[in-house]
Amino acid sequence: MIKKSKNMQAAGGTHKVTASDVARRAGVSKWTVSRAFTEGASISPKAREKVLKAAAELGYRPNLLARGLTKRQTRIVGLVVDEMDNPNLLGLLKETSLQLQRRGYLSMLLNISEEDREGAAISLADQFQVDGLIFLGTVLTDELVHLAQQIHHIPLIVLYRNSDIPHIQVVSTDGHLAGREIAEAMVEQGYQRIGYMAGPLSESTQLRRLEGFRDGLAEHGLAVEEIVEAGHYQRGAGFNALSQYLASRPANGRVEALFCENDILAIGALDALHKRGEASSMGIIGFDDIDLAASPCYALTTYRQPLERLVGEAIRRIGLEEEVPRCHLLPGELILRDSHRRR
Amino acid sequence: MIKKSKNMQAAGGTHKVTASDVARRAGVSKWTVSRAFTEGASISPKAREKVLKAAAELGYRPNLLARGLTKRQTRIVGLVVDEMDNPNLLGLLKETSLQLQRRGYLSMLLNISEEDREGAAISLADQFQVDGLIFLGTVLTDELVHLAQQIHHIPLIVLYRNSDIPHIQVVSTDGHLAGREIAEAMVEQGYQRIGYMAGPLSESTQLRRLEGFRDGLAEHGLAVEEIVEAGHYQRGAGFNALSQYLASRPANGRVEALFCENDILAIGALDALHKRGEASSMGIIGFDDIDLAASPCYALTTYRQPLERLVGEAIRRIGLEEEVPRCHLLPGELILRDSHRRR
DNA sequence: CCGCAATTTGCACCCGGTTGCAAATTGTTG
DNA sequence: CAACAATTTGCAACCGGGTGCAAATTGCGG
Repeated sequence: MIKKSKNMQAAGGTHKVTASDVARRAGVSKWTVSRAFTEGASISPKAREKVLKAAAELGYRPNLLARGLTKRQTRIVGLVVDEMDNPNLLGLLKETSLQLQRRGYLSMLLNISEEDREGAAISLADQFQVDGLIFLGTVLTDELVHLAQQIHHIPLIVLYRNSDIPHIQVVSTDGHLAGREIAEAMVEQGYQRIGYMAGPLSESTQLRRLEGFRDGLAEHGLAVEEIVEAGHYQRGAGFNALSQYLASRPANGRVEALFCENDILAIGALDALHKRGEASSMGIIGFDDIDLAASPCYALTTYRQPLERLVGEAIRRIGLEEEVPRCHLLPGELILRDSHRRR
Repeated sequence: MIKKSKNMQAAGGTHKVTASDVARRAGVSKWTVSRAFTEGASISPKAREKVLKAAAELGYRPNLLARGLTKRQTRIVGLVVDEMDNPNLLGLLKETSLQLQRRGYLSMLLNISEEDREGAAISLADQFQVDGLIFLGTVLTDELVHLAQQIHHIPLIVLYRNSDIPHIQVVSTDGHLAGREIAEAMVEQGYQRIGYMAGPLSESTQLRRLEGFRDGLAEHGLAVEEIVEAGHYQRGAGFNALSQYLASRPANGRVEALFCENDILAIGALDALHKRGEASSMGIIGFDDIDLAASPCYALTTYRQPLERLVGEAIRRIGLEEEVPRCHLLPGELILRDSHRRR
């Protein structure tokens, strides 16, 4: 198709086919070239065709930096990420980058972790005139919020989490509903003594789920009896936390079922039970439905968030002109496997 | 520190503090402002200080698009990724983006998967004048290579894989050595009948490992007796492939040990054994040492690649002027757990 | 065939920085 | 203090493409 690649080579090592080059070859002015590449610009079909042909022959591709400079929009979206230990994040990244590309956006990965306390990455992204920032399940620290406050001209969207910061939009799963459904599943198994395993900190996202969980249990006269704190969203953390819990209680002094804030913790918890040879002594439910949850080794009952729709909704808000509700909640789906069952 | 944020607001909704604004406030010309931000430019310390002060007060941050346009370098690196199902990729992404940021680079995520057959994403990245492309364990399809051929002016680096394409640099683990070490570990356990589980296609990266594995076995008069094909690098694929294998052979007609091309496959294989209640009937070794490999549920013996150093070496090649060897191989480390042992 | 409106096109200038060059300032030395 | 070298600084031009406006072209009814 692009058989004229010889031309491109001959033009000189550094490719620098500019709009003017195309214009010269097409016998028009460079402004006409610009119009040929602009959707809905006023240009005669004939001229456009000439330009497009010349462009193809020369292998012309517009310089996106220059375009971004004048148009004031780059079609780059910053994806802000922190804890890159959660395998669930990979699926999220994949879906987001894919949907972005599908709509002609490029994704810039911004890693907000330990060392980048001042949010240098986000600042850089802003200097690059990104068209929007999506926080992928990022924990919104105070510094982060403060930093974000200074960015007024582009949409800021938090995905997979809740937040009450005024000008930050939220697209997330309905945590309260999810918590209730999970409570229901446990009640159905006849558990009486029920616990909860928490991650790093009590954040509003998790609080809402926990609240829903409590409300669900309360409808049956039950309550959350124990909160096991894991500290981090890491398998090892879940493992340690539950191991310690098990070691410190007699078998009859423990909760019968445990709702873990996410699948990683849940799997850590199952590992802990497994190691003590008490794999079936406690009902476990996780959250996220990561790939591994389906492993027969775990058969983890969990709650799947509507990934695709969430991401779609988040992206929809990037180019948007009109006003939309600040917060968008979607229901998820309880995935029943074996780990929550009495065995 | 930035207490003059009121100014920024007052300056008008859309922040657009330009170099000229700073120049006016500092009482110099905009060119002096530019020099103040350029390392090693000829400017008097006094002037620089004035500019820096004015810049801080105004909250000035240079527009990176404009800078990129003239300097012909953006400090953006494209990270090309395909199969985003391999959890190992997350660690790779994390390490790479982190190290890039540490050196003042930004990462652009380029998802080369199903739909993006023509490599539109890579083309876009090129139009954005990225300073380099790093292929993170990407399978180099013909189209991809063809596309890459047209990009002559920036370094192209393949990480975690091998490749013989002339102007593509390679930074990878020494696969032959790894294969031999793994063979050694199996021989040590006294296995006689040994198999190999392959992923999607026989690529040079894997071939080199397999070759090393064969050579290692051959030193002890052994050979690879069976190749189980999984098709994809997915847990389910490994699970299915081994389930089918087990179902089609009598217990005494099977290999005693299996070297899997990666941990995901290995875990799928262990799942298959687990499901049939024959968890300890076959020695398994994986590759990559993903987090889950350490789970007591799997205790997978595996081979860890020197992630940090590999990434460091890859990045070093981005800004480099002088010529370096096209190919850089590093040794990894065999992680001995239980899954390869006779039990 | 003319007049007028609707397209189409060319042009100057802008986006926000950087670079080469020459003018202006500073410092040094005979 | 003049003469000359070393810095510093201002300026014009440019990176590559987009926008507003006016000129040029086209189409159409009278």
